Amino acid sequence: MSQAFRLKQAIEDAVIAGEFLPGDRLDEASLAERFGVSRTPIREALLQLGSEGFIDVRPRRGAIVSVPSPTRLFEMFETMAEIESACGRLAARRLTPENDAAMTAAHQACELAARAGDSEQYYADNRIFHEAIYRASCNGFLADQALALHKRLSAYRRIQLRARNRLLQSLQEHAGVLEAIRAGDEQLAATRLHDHVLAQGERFSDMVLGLAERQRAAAAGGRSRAAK
Amino acid sequence: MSQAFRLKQAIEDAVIAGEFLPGDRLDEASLAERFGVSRTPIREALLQLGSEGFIDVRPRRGAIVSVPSPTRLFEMFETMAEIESACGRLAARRLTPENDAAMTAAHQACELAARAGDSEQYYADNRIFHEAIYRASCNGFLADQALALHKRLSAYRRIQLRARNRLLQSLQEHAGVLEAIRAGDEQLAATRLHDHVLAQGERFSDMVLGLAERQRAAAAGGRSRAAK
DNA sequence: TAGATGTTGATTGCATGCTGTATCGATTGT
DNA sequence: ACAATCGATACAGCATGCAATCAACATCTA
Repeated sequence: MSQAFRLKQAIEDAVIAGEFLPGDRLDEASLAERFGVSRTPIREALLQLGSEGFIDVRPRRGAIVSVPSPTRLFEMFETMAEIESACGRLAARRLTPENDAAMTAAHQACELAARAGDSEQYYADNRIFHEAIYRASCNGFLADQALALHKRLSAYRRIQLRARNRLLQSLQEHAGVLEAIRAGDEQLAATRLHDHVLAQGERFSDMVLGLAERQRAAAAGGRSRAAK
Repeated sequence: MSQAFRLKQAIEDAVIAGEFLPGDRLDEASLAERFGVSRTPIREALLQLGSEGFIDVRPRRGAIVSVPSPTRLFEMFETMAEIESACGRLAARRLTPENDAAMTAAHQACELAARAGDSEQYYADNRIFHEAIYRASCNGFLADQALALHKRLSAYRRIQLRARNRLLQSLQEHAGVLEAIRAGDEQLAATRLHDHVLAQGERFSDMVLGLAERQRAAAAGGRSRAAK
């Protein structure tokens, strides 16, 4: 496989894993040194990630992990809610035993993580659960689109799942969604998924302003670190 | 603005304009010569278009304008239907006088083109009408996603609008959508847009097999042209 | 004659070097 | 003392060159 493709995955994974935070600078030279390749494949990887919205490539000014405005972030969550709700509706209509099994297994994994209060584990299993719903729509393209957006929002979802009671509430919402899909109730599945996702977005509206505040503080205090 | 960005737009426009058809090879050297630049910015443009799904970049085998399988194509239309329907629902909920005016103007332009039987003009005005609906959702991110997918499907929409009575039927469906949005009827707007888009997809199911047939024939007969 | 294998040609993938621009700091003038 | 302008440095953008790989064609064998 080509270097650029591997690097794209590696950088994307690093962003999803929280190694690079929104606002962090991604300069070509340091990444090239870190991965032991020249600047060219790094550039190609960065440009692709830019097209997918993970990072902002500002002409002549380098790439940074994208920092959507609060408004934009809410729009992204609202869009996620619409897409997930479409997945849920189709899943309810077309559920197969295999997809049912996959969703159930993922839900049980979430339950274990939630009871243990392990938010990192829940974060991972939550993604598997949602991906199972996407696949259950029996529309591979829609599932790909949903997963891409899910990844883009993962940095923000992670922060938000830190609150412990949110874990249990999220789990309960998952159960409701699963129940509706199993019952073949398209409308209910769509509504519950919509609310489940949008709840995150709304819970976020509060948090975002605080985060933006911290970002600005970090930017002011972190100049020396970046300059070093 | 950077060369790569301009080239990306230029190549994308050429694909949308039908200058490059699905399956056509896009080799770096000829594009570099055509645009008078080196291969590097061409490569960067192609990789970005690949990330956006316009073209397939097969490792070590060059890029071609993507040729989705009939199944994939139907999935794309179904996804488009879901996303447009979400736009319509939000537009009905949030309609402003400015957005109303934009949609109405676009609809009237469509009407002129349809009555004249000018399918190329209708193709252009149709896109403006749909884009007006996306913007009317008052969700910039959702609108961007919708427009990106609309562009990806434009090659197929164009073929299908060639049938003359389809123009008038499409126009009538537009009128119904607009009416529902104006009335603030979210459910009706969503349903009508969903059906409007999916009708294209279904009308396509027939056509796709024939197209695939022609593609194969062209590939067999066109080898010499490609080799020349 | 048909199939398989080796070789050649063409094209992609990556590295490196140079140029132009943006940012940061210093110096000068008000 | 503060602001503005000029210069230096560092980094992105692009071109070019080389190496690796894939595809096509020809040749050889069964």
